[in-house]
Amino acid sequence: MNHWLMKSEPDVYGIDDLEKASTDYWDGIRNYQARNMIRDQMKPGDLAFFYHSNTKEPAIVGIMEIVSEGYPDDTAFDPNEKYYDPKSDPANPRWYRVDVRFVRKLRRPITLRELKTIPELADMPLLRRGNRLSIMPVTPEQWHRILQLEEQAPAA
DNA sequence: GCCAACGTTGGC
DNA sequence: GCCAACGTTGGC
Repeated sequence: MNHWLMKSEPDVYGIDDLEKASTDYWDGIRNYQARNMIRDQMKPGDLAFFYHSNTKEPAIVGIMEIVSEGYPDDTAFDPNEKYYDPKSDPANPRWYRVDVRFVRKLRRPITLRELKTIPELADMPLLRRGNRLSIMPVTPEQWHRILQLEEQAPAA
């Protein structure tokens, strides 16, 4: 089983939206590296952290489960969609999405600020300068370390 | 709102 | 295939 971290802007789609929906599409991925992970590596049963980006206090806020294989993101074919891409051909789709299911919120948000203070997490792409991947793999060690943080009072 | 970093586009 | 211009991401 693989672990992931997936970013979303809470103003657009936050953990509360997923909780309400229970299961939803994770669509709008328009980056090749992220696309490849969705299409080739994500499997039902994988777990992912839900990360709030581009907000006052960026943080990991919850856990979700991947519940589908990657499959073509048909929002790319619809001119009325925000993420319409005229170059994605339905016969040879360029973009993919997965379905995700709400598992739970974390007891407390684990902020980016706090993550930066943990030496074992320094290798996470999330914490590396200039990295803008919206979906990234998380090692089992990193996953468990972050869940340990959840049990502790915030360090900072 | 600013701006660094980085991906994409398109002229040549 | 190079690379400048442009657009986007996302922390601050």
